Amino acid sequence: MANNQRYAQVIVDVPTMQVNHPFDYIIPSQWANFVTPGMRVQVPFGVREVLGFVVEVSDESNIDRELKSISAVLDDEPVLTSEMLQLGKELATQLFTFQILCFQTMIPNLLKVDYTKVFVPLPTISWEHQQQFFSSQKEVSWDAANQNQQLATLMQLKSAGEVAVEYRLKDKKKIKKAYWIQPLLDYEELQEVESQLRPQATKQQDLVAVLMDLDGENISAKQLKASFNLSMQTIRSGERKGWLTVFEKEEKRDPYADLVTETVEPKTLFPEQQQAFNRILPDIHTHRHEVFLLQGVTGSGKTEVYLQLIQAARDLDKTALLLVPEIGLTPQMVNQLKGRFGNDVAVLHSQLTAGERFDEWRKLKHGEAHIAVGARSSIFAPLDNLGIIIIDEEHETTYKQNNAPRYHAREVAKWRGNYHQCPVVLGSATPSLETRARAQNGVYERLTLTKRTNHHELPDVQIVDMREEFKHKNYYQFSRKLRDAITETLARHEQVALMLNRRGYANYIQCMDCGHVFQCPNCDVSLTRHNEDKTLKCHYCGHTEALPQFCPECRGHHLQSFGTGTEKVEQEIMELFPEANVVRMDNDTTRRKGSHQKILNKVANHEADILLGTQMIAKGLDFPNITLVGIINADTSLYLPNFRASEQTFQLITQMSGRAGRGDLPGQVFVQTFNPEHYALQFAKAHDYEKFYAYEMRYRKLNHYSPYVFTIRLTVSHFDEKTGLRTAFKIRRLLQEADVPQTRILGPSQSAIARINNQYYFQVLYHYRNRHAIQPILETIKNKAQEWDRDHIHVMMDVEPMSFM
DNA sequence: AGCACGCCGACT
DNA sequence: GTCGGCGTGCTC
Repeated sequence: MANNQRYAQVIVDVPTMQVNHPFDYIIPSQWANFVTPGMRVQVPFGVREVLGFVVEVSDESNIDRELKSISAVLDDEPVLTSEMLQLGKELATQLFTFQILCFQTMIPNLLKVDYTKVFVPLPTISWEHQQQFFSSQKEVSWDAANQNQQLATLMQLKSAGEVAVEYRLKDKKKIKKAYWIQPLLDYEELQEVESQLRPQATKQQDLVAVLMDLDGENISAKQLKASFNLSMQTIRSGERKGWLTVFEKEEKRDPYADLVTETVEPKTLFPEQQQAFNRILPDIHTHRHEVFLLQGVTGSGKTEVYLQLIQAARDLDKTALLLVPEIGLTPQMVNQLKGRFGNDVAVLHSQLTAGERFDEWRKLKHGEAHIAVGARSSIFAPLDNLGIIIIDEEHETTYKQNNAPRYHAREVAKWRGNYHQCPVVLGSATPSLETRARAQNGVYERLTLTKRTNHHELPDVQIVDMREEFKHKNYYQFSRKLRDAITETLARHEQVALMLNRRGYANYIQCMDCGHVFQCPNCDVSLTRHNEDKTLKCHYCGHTEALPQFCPECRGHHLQSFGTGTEKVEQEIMELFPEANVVRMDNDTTRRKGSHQKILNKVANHEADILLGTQMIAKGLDFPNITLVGIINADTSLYLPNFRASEQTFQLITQMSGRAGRGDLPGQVFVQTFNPEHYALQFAKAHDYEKFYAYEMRYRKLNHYSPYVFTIRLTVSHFDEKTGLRTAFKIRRLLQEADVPQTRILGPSQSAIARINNQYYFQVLYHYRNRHAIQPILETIKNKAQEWDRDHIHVMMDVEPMSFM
């Protein structure tokens, strides 16, 4: 073999255990010096063609067989850096998933490919068949053949050797192009042209006038059309007459082009902020990786610290990465960043279109922007030379992805911080117990902000015992105290935010004659009543049916609704406070793009007096005129089947309380509950995170939960209940036989919702202390799972799960 | 994941 | 005798 032959090691786009390793390919000589690690390539794999990521190139191959060649190179530059290649490999191991899934997660969706199959004629094809299938086209797509009932015939022709199947993959990547105009004539020439135009040719006169104005500068056709009311036709005719040329120019979509921000100068830091800043700053200068917990009460000015740290990194020409829970909900954060750093900021979040996301990503990749801000997946932002990574609201569960690869952005942040040797800042008013405990042990350094920058007290939190309301025959969702408070607040022309953790109108409906409860046919849950569109909906699989008029079992007409959702509370508000304007914000009212902003604008402009919503309203809202916050039912999050239920309830109440009294007006908070004595509520009332932390840690220690032990959740699902359970027991036995010291096996147990979409779910929890000790047995199980998969038995492995549903 | 290869039941 | 069912194993 020629000794100048180059080889590529490629991870192929086939998410399965057996091929979760690099495959060797010959790099055709014309690309030998061009193909580099991180590029996407098309490679033959078996009989088909698939996408692959080059992870390495070399001068030799250890494969003892004839190698195939790369069929196409899809990129002119790597889409993944060597950092990402390394990270992807490690993540796959740690999370028990496939490298290809990790790589796919790191790049924008537009860089994924579509697969198609086509039939093409071979020279041997008969004249009749050529006419029948290929007279008007060079090829027939598989899908079209399938729809036209031609598939069987074409497959026969394939075996007869008359046609072949070709595998194609199509890049979804689309670079947006725009038309631009370049004037060709100078001022005198234009004057000449103008004098010879017919008086009726008004559009052309306009065009010439604009060209004179431009003084030789280029202008985009879009601007020309918009500002001077000229059509493309006029422009084209100008081109024909030789006044100008039209050319295409690559354009990056800018989703925030219309955003008007005032330039905001850095604020003077308060002593506590300055102290925290001073502690972190040297690490940026000296390339030191350290993790900081910035624990600051709501309103203590964490954001200003972030902004100045980012500035410090930029001053050293380093880049910065800021993660926020869900950016669509925190326009304030984007405004502040754009206000301070302008176009140096790229924003990445789920509400952007695929094209917009791709372009924001490219700005970072090409160094046109150096600051990335975004939700979870932005932790993979293509930034080099990172100077600082900040995770705001680090306790948020949205940082954990709940489908494969089930990574936690906080852990990825630490990995990248170590890679770049830069500080990582975890900010929160209510840190996760894991983070707070690590700060206790000295693994992280804890910095505290105890004072609010507006010097106001934290709002007064009252806990209302709803059992008393029941005793006094008050069957409304509003306690008398909360009702009075709302009345008074509205009278003062201030605003109210109410949170209820369940959408829809009623939780379930039951026939009062025979007791029948309307349930989802696919899942083991009751259907939720939605009055708005007069339906019953399953919130798990999406099943929808019309609101029934009578009971299907006994034909009875006495159907009663139980439980409360946002729709019902909205109705009660209209009944109790008829003069108030209500806006509702939940999954049902925010589904359309931009509807978030619309609702929030209504609140900001005081077109709404009461904002009612699910927990999505707890995050990041900053409306100075909201002085009253009500949590309608704090219990819904308290008794979830999750050992973090108390922690999450405490965080939610604290966060929601923080929405009250952001401005100069004092705030008050009402928490309605049937468990007024619960410690999570009591500590939230007292605004005492530290006491809650100490108390909760004792509970976790006693019950052997995180952060004292680590957890892996193994979930088995199958359409047959018995098979699912049997497999779950097999997993238990495998874990038992491995007999790793300092581990504990819980289950199998039925998942909180036993059946979703006709699949039965069982889970085994594996608690452990030593990560390396458990790796082999879990690898074994992963391989077994591959075999079980053939029988449609699915096994999910979730490292440090946040949800147990 | 796909796809081919290969070994057993009901049909021209 | 063959067509086609889907169990098994492989893909550089």
